[in-house]
Amino acid sequence: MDKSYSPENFEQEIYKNWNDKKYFTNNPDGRKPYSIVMPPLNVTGKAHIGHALDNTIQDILIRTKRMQGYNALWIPGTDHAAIATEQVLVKDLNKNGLTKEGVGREEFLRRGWDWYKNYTHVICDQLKMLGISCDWSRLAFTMDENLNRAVRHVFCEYYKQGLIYKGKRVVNYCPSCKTTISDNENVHIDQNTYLWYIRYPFADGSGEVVVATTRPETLFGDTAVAVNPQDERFKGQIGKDLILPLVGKKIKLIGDEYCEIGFGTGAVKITPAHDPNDYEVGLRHNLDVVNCIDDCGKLTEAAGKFAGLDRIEARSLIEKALEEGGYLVKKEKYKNQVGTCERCGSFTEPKISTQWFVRMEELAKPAIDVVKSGKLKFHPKRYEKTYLNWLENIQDWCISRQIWLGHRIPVFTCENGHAFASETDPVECPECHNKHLFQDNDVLDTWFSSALWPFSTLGYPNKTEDLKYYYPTSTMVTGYDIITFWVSKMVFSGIKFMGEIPFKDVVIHGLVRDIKGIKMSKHLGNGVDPIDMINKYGADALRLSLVNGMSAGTDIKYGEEKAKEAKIFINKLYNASKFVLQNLEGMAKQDIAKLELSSKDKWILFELDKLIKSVSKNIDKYAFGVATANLIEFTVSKFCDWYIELSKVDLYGEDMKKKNVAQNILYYVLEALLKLFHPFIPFVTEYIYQNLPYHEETIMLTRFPEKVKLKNLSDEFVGIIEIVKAIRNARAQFNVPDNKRTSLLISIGEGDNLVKENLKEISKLAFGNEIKLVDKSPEEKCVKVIYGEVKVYIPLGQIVDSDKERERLQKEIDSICFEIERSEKMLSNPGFVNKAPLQMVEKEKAKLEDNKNKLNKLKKELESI
RNA sequence: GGAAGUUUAGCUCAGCUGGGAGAGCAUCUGCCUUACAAGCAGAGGGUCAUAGGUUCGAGCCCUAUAACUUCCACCA
Repeated sequence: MDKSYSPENFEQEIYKNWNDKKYFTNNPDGRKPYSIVMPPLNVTGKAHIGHALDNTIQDILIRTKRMQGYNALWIPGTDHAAIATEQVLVKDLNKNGLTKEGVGREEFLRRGWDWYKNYTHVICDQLKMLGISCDWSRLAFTMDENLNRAVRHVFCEYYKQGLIYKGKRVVNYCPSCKTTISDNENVHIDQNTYLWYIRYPFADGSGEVVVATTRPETLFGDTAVAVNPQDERFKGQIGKDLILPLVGKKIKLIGDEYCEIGFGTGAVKITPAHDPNDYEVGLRHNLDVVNCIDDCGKLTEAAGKFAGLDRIEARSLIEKALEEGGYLVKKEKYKNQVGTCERCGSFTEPKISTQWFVRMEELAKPAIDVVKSGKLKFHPKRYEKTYLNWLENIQDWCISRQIWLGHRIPVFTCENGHAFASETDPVECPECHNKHLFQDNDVLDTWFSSALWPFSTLGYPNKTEDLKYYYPTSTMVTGYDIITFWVSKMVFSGIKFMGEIPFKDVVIHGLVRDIKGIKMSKHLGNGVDPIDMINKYGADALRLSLVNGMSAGTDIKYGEEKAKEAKIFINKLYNASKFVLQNLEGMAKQDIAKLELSSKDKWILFELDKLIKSVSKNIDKYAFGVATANLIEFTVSKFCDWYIELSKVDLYGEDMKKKNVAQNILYYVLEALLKLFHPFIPFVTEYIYQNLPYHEETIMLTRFPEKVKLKNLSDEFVGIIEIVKAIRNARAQFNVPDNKRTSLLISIGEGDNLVKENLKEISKLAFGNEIKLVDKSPEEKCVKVIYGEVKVYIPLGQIVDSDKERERLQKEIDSICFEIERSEKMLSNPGFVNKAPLQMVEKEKAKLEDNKNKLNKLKKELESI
């Protein structure tokens, strides 16, 4: 082993070996399956720290299950991220003086493919650095041939069953990306703006109606003004004509419940083309739909002389014109929320357009039921609410996007106007056999293909062995931010097309934020690059730092410090391992059941057994942060601080038999510890494991520890630890430096074999240079340490100051008196004695007895000074 | 507007079905002890956000309040 822990020296090599030996690959067999499909990675750009977290969690699960004997399959995959990629491609074209329309659809798609081919490996290579053990031979892509088939099949099924329809809707439209975006991609942000009060005069000159709006530019699309029919103020005026300012045409004052009495001026301008509510109102009143904003966000001819201006920029001009025309009543500051495009940040426009929709009501129902009945579980459970709340208020899903990259909608229309969906490219119309067919121009929302991910990656629509064996998958790991986007869609799709939920457990983790709790973003430059962390501290350190102390579903504040800390811990584990390996010379490896164990051996095995159980339990509960905290605690505070130090007594002693026991126990504990740690920090554990004198081909495929198969384990050794601590404490209080060793004189109670057996151990850890059993208090000046029946005298000569010693004992007496008082108060409370569980009362009584004993001894000591 | 979460040591957070407040970092003291100074030993530091309630007993359960965070939502 290298002298110091240098992950850069072995991580890559180990990964290559794992991959070459195909340890990650699995196929159906007789074992129990455990499967995960990786949330598809965007091919655009590089891995960010969120990917690192998401994949570390999945890897921990897969590695654990693999070691527990499951047939563990983890399918990796990438997503075509259509809108983002299309943007990149278009920019690229523009740079070269080309346009998307110029090169044509076919050429554009070819370029898309090239792009995917060139860049897929970038993010995959980065994830490989993280050590994740997914089956790369199964790497899937949402636009693979088979996935395309799945998408078309599903689309056609929906179509046949009438679940897909084409309809007019007001949708969110991004004038910059030039496509429809879903509600989820439409991010509302706070905005400081104004409320413009505009006067709409009656055509007959009998007055006016004032409306307030935040979007004066939509005035050109107004086709009515609405008031509430119950509103007294407008009694008798409904039905009258108003003059639309700046335009001069007549629009009607209508009555509609949508308009709330008491809100604003009581009247609302109705712009059916640019507001979803207004559109609904328009339908009810049979209003015209006038588009005044075009696909580029510019005002149309409906805006007269303002045509061609950007909608936002036109505002001030419109305001001016209104003022000049005497239409502007006032303008006041106003705070509201406005939709922006998640990808490019520009203001989105509600826009009436023809789109494809999936009817959600029928699909959502079973997806709600499986969660309500507990068949599908979220961890932590509270995210079920997010999921249910969304599905219960579901709107039809707009699945068409006005871009080119992606799955083109497989609906064809012939010259005679017959529309039909087809799984394969058709040659003629099935109805009239017309051969001039035209395919719909739009492509599907990327989530349409992602929704099928858990089964499309396993071979659907073919009925494959993989599907039969691995579906439903076991666990889905993802962030809370895409529960509604994605998880819900996989669930209803799985139920609909596989007749079965796509996974049993959904593990939700939080977002990784910067150390101040602010969302990491390119814009702010506060992101932590996982690859940077790997290069500086190693992949294991990055993994451990992400998971350690993590609590389920909560955001993580992350800074470089954490990776540093994790590396320091791993260094500790590395050094401890080095110590064990350096001291194995002459070991006769034996079954630990055949060894004559000392109390310290039984103790460390007792602790190890506890550890094994808690780690397994916590991994099962997806409480990874607790599992690593337990592992680290055991390693540092039990194994290193105590057992390794204790083992030196036997390793460097004369008794060869004892030495052999120590070697065997060190070896046994280390091996188990490496295996328990492996899912979390795979590289360093493999590296150390390969340096063990007895090892298999890889730690990856060894059995995960289940328990220490020994009876008679006991933690009575804790008594010795307490004595050592008490001695150290007393020394520190007298300012005895650690490099000053002393003799230790111990008097013990009758039949106390534990102390008798561990004299050397006590001496070694409590800075003794000799240790003797005595039966009475020695003559010389001593510091006295009392623990139960055991009294330890530390002859410190001059250093011992009687006053100080008295003070020290008095302090101890005081704290014990306080305890006694507390116990007595509790026990004299009839409520406690009668109502608390018997166990509790007994425990308190025993404590009281014990403390009274201690008090007596301490008092005697105090008197004897 | 609706919903969820958070509030515990100077900082970052644990705290399982209610039964004497924990870790890491930071601080202070002492130690280069033959795995590790990226270390070891010891110490200090908390009205568990506030106010009520339930209980023999509350960091944990209930109610209200405050601050912060996030998600959802079409309010002119």
